Formats: sequence, C-alpha cells, structure tokens
Amino acid sequence: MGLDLPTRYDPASVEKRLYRFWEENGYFQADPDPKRKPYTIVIPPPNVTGVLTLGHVLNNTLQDILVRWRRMQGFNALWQPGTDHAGIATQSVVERMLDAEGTSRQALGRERFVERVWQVKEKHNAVINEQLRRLGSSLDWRRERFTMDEGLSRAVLEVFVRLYNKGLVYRDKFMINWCPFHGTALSNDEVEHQTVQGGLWWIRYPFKEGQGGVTVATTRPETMLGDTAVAVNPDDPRYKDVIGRTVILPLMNREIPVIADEYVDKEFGTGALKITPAHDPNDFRIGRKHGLAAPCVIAPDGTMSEEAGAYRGLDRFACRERVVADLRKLGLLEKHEPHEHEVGHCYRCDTLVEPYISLQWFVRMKPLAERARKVAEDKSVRFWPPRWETMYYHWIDTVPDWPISRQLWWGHRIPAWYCQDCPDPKLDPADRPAEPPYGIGGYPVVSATQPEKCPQCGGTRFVQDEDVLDTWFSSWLWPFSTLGWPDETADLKYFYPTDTLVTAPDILGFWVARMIMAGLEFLDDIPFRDVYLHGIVRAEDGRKMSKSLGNSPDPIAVMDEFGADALRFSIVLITASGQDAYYSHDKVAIGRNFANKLWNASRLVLTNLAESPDVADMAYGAGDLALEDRWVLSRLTRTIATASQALEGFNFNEAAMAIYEFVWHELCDWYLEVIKPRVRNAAPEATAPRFAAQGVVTHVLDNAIRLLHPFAPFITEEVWQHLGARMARRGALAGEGADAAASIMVAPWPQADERWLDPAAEATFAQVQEIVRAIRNIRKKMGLADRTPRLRVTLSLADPAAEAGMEACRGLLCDQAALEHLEIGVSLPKPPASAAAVLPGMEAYVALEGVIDLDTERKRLRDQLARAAKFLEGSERKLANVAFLEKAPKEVVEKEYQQNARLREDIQRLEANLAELE
RNA sequence: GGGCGAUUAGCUCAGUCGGUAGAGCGCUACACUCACAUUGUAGAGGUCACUGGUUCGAGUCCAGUAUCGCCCACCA
Repeated sequence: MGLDLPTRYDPASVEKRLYRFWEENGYFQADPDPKRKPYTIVIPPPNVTGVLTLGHVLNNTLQDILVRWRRMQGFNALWQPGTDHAGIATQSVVERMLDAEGTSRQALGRERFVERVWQVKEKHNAVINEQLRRLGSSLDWRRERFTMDEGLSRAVLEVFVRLYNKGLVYRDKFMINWCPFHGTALSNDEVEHQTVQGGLWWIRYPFKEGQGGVTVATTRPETMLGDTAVAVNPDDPRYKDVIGRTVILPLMNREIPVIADEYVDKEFGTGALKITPAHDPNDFRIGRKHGLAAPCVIAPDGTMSEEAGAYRGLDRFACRERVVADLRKLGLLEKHEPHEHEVGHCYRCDTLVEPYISLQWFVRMKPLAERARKVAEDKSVRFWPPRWETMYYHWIDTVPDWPISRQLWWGHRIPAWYCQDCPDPKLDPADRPAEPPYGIGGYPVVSATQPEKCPQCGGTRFVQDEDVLDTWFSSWLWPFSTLGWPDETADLKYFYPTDTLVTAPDILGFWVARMIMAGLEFLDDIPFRDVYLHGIVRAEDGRKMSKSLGNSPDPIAVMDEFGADALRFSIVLITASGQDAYYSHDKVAIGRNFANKLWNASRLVLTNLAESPDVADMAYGAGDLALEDRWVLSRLTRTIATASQALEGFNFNEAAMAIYEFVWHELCDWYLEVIKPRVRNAAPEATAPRFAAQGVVTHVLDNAIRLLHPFAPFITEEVWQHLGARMARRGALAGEGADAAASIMVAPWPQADERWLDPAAEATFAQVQEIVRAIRNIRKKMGLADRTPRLRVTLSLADPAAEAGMEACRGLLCDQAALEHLEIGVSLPKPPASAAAVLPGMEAYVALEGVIDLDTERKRLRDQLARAAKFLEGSERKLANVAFLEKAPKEVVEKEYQQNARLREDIQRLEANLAELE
C-alpha cells in the first residue's frame, strides 16, 4: 500500500516525539504582542505533595482543550504553569518520612528541615511536570513558577505589608481551630466536619449552699475542668431561681456562677449549658460577654495542661474516660446516652480539631468581600455552570476573618518583627514577659526586611515572628504574582486579567473567591472573566479520588496502557458539564478505540491519496460533487458549528460527542465506505469523480482532525504530519500560511461555512441510508450474509418526481446494499417471492426466490405494522383533539397531519403486502 | 439545621427552544479478501423515581414526596 503505517495506532511511538517537537519549536510559548489578542489561563498549581490523580487529569485536560482551541483560533494563548508549596500538606508528608527514618523535624532543626522539604519538593515537582507533559499539556514551561520562589515570595511579603498598613491585617488573641497533631492553627476551610458517634453525658453541679444542683449535658466531659460558669436561658421557668446562685465545679472543687444568656437552647439536654470559654467557640463568646476567666485545660499537643490539676499530662481522650469514671464514683453522673454529632477534623491528618485560644494573625475579610460580590453580580466574573454563583455568594457573605498564621516551618515566614526593648501595648500584659526581652510580646513592626529601628522606642533588637503564612496566602495572588507582580511587567499588562479559570468546586471559597478579592484589591481588576467548575472524578465506588485515599490509578500507567489521547478524550466524554464523573478503567477504552478508528480512517485516506496528482487543485464547485460529497460536507459543517458552540459554553463533552459521532458514524461508517469504488476506479473516464472524492475526503479529514486536536493532540498531529505536503498546499490555497502546515497546533480552527450546508443532500442521503438499512435488515432476517448473494431489488416509487433523484443514487444503493440488479420506477408491481420494505414514499422489494421464509416475512411485516399502528393511534388522538388543532402552532399541526397521512399510507401498504402472503 | 445536585435501557450516562426517548459498554445473531476484530452489519432492551399541577401536549416547566450523594453550619 505504499505507506508504512501500522494497522494499530501506537501512542508510545508517537507521544514523546511529538511533545518534544512542539516544545523545541516553541509552540507552547506566548509573549506579549500588541498585534494579537491574548488568551490566558493560569494553572491551578498542583501541590508538591506527590503525584497527580485522575482529578488533575480532568482539570488539566480541560485547560489544555481551551488553550489549544483558542490558540488555533488565532489568540496569543498562554497557559501559565507552576506548583504550590502546600504548607501543611507538604510539611506533614516530610514529617512522616522523617518519622519512618526514626527522626523528627525537631531533631533536625528548622533550617535543615526546610532544606529537606525543598529536596522533596524538587523531586515531586519533577514528577508532576513529567505527568503534565505526558498528558500533552501545552504549558509555557519557560514561565514555570512556584509559590515559594523568589518573585512570588516578594509578592507575598508585599501584600502582607500593604494589608497591615491598611489595617486589614491584624494580630489578635482569638479562638481558632487547632490541629494538635500538626501543632498549628487552621482556618475554617482546613477543617472537615465528620459525623462521629459520641456520647452525651449529664453531669450534676451541686449548689454551694443548700440541696440539689444544676445538671448540664455535654459531649465533652473533659472540658468541664475548665468551666467557669453554667448558663441557662433567662426565659426558662425551670431555672428562674437558680440564676445568680453559685455551684461547685465537681472534681476541681471550684465555685462558679450560674449565669443567664439567650444563646442557651431550652430544648436541648437539660437546658443548662456548662461554659468552657477556652475550649468551645460559643462558650468563648459567652465568656467574653460575661467577663469570665478562660483557663486553658488542654495544651497545644492535645494533652491536659497544668490547669487541669490532677488530670494534667493525660491525653484529652484518656482524660474524658477518667473524668467520666470519677464523676460516676461521686454519683454526679446522672445519665449517659449515645449521641451522633458533627466534629471538625484536620483536612490533612484527620486529627480531631481542638478549638483553641491563641495569638494569631488575621485578615479582615468584610471589606474585601464587598467588591468581590459586586463583580459576580454584574457578571464581570461569570460562573459555569451558573448555579455556582449562589454558592459563591454564600461563601462571600458568611466569610469570617481569615487566620493566616500557621505554626509550621514550611512556608513564607511572617514579615513581622518584634522589638525586644518595648512591649506591644495592645497585648494583655499577662500574655507577655514583664520586662525585656519581650519575645513575640514586643512592639510589632511589619516590614519585608528587618527594620533598623523601633518606631516606638528606637530600639534595635528584633526577633522575627516564628510562624509562616497559610498556603492560600500565596495562592490567592497566583493569577498576577506569576506574571511578575508587584513589578509592573509587560507580561502583567498584556496577559492580566486572565480569561478562564478551570477548577473543581471544592475550592470555590478558599481559592477562587480569595483570588477575586486579591485581584480587585491589588490590581483593581478581576483576575479572570470565566470560572469553569468541573465535577469531581470519583472511583467506581463513588468515593472521591485523592492522594490521601490512595484510590486514584496512576495516570502514567493508564496512559502507558491506552495512550494520553485516549485518557484525555475518555475523561472529557464521561464528564457532563459540572457533573461528577465516575471513572472506570474500561471507559478509557472508548478513547483508545476511537483513536484507533481515526488512525485507520487516516490510513485509508492516505493510502488512496497516494496516486492523486494534486488534490489541492481540486475546485469543489457544486457541479463536480456527488451526493455523498455534498452530504458529508454539510454534516461536517454542522459538526463544526456544534463543537464550536459547545466549547464557547464550556460544554466539553457535548463537543467531544459531536466530533466522535461525526468521525465514526458519518465519516467512517458511510462516507469512506461510499467513496471506495470511486477512489479505486482507475479508468480514465473516472478521473474527475475520483479527484473530487479525494479532494473532499482530504478536506473532511483535515477539518475533523483540527476539531479533534484540542481533545486528542497527539494522534491528530501525527496524522497531520503524514498529510503534510497536502495540508501545506491546501493551507496555502486557503491563505493559512506556512506556519499552519508545520503543525496542527497552529492551524486555524475550522469555520462553519454555510455555503456547504445542503439540507437537500442530507435528506436524500438519509433516504439512501434508510433504503440500505432496510435491505440489510431483510438480508439478516432471511439468514443471508452481509454481501452475498448479491440481491435483485425493485424500488417502487409513489411519486414520479422522485424518480430522477433515486436514479442518481443507483450506484450508491447497489454498492452499499450489495445488489446485482436494481429496478427503479413508479408504482412497479411486486415480484413474486419477494420481501417488502415499506418506506416513506416508496417500497423496496427484495427478490428472494428459494430463500424467502414466508413465516419470517409475515412476522417482519406484522411487527412493522404493529409499530405503525401504535404511532397512528397517538396521532389520531391528537388530531381528534380540537384544543390541539386550535392552540398548537400551525407548523406543528401541519406536521401532525403529514405524519398521520404517512402512517395511514404505510399501514395500508403493509397490509397490502401482508395480504399477498396470506 | 441550611443549601445544592442526582434519580432515563442490564450497567455508566447524554438529552441547554416543551412536540413520537439517545450514546457507550454489556447482551443476541451473523461476518476476518480489499483502513480498522481496539472492527463491521443487523437486532433485542425504557411506565424517563413517585404524586399532583400548568399546558392542546411534560423526560423537559411548577409544587410536593421518596431515595442517594455532595457542600456549608459554633446547638452543648
């Protein structure tokens, strides 16, 4: 066959070579160019904690589709790569490694620990990049950034200082979520609520004077050691006389008051609430309101503190058991029942989160949230699918101040310096040393670099804050810090605001919303116009795929087995817009099979083009084109329109399905089959039809692979390269220039040219398809093979006007239905011993002497009759309905009449054919 | 407790103007000489979760119910 192409598409022999080809030729690169319009996407930076999951595959495939599509449309498309240092996550990974080695971060010390994390980061980062390359991601690698590289660190410090000077960053002693395992503060977003089977204990606090006492119900008995009051609802008649009395806190033997507060729910438990200001957010608020002391009975590591008296040193859970046992011994435990409730856990280590009072840095969110709400309301930022807008508002409207300090080592060190010679007047004197050096109780100076002199006392001794910033404090700057901010770079000017953000909805609040806030605050502009939120990739059991669950197949292994294109295409195909996708291994076969189909279609085309002198010279005047040519060009045009429109609306799977459907079931199943006789006929008089077919098929394949390229970049480039010279000539004719010929990456995205729309050709071809299918069906039903014996068919038309049209399809019909003789005419008689296919406006009689089984034929006709009768019944009902005739649109009624007439006719003809057999 | 999503063929899911329900896989039968068995041809298979409403007409719009899932949330 002249061409040395394997019968199976082999991704392994193609992908690495083509990726190198693209990268070496700079096809991924974008630089500011005032003559061209930019299109920008910043990658949601993967965490450097490990390898990528199939969730990342979906995320990055969608981005690559957008970028490649826009690039083909002529945009100067930039896809900005980079990774995130993922503070707490990465630190835990490395700490676990150290633990396995029998050491710890404390043993290593801060500096050596951080060095170690950098090593791990480098290793993981390399793996991640390799995975992204394998996937075909057209990222501009020259621009790769990392949230802790020098430039981004500068941006982080700049932002901290600016917000501090504006009063939007402050330090306060407040109740925050605390992870005892990591020993750090967490924001709300880093806490996951899980349902826990706990208990509810009823504990009696005896009155100091007199008999009896107050019984409280609690889920956390161990915190009673830190109780400083019992609260009841002021309107609760049961406790009217109790308010103001004193009770004895059991085990601690401390006197505490009974206070009144509306917060207390009369219905829950006993209606009396123990108040532990240091260990419960509500109690904290009530404690502050009533001026209660807040003894901390639980230490940062989750054990009981000195304030817990006899219980000190016990783990908080062991302490719970001890407290319960001791109360029981004292006869103060009145009741215990199981109680299911939601409890916060650390999103990285699953440890039960402890509400904890500590001195932390915060960002005031309200002022930032207001503007961020407005840009969504006025649609400057749009959410896809739009329902996420509501979720966004909910987050924006309820956002509490953001605790940004973390007691970790891996991250951006907080640029706060404490004077050792004078104290911070804002701090409670109890919370800092009484005299110099003041440590972190010293007067704070916020500055990107170490200050020289204390503005309060002129002192020169400083210590820097030990803590680092929350990971998201660098992530929220990502859309502009990656482009060079705070410098006013050309990149920033040209590529910002970016165009599309593609991410999963689970980080809508803590990442997307914050980026919008940051963009507006620091650049006075939105960071991106469209936010596309895709579903989550789940394992077959419905669970989310994640690194921590370890239930994501290795994308590299999947690509080794099926190819990158197959994985990309399949994962897009199974992901309906905004819906979660259930991954399974055999779904990837869809993409692999499709790639193979396209490959073989291309082989067929290439093989048969070999002898074509120059298809590019073929002018496709309508007169030169056969029915099938006009049909396939019309179908192609519709596919281009559908796919383009779907992409505009972020309906990736719809675009993918449209292309799949066209390539497989129209191009391959019909067009390629139909033109085989034409391209193989070497007779001199057959030259023009042959050239026309070759020209059209080249055009169609060319457009098909362009459409498919964003979804399956490798195979389409490989085919493009094989089509090579022809593409160059075609491109030159179309004014596409030499660049386009060099790589499909820069070939223009197809235009839906309405000149090629041909409804008449589509209708006629559909008729041909129906006839062919009907004859094939009869063949099968009569037990005949696909193409042998060749059959004799009589096509009897109802309308003389249709004769010429059908006559023109004679060759098509004979070839596709494997006929040896076809008679076409008006109202032809049915030959004896033939089977009949009743079709709109015609009947096809298949001569079956010696083969026909009358019972089979009767059954076949009766089945059809039954089906038609069912439809007719529905149609009759409609037309008998006066309201329908009066109120339905005219076209619909008209259509119904036609339908009805056709059905009646069909039934009549089926009955006639059937009668003949009786 | 609040919000959101889902419920369509045996399985996994499409179905963005309301007008006789679609795909892939699986299944059945047949076919490896001319691109592809990772294939082709033909076929079977559905009360569109349920109830009510709007409408000439509802898988599609509205209300409610049930089941599953997700997100948010400081009732001890």
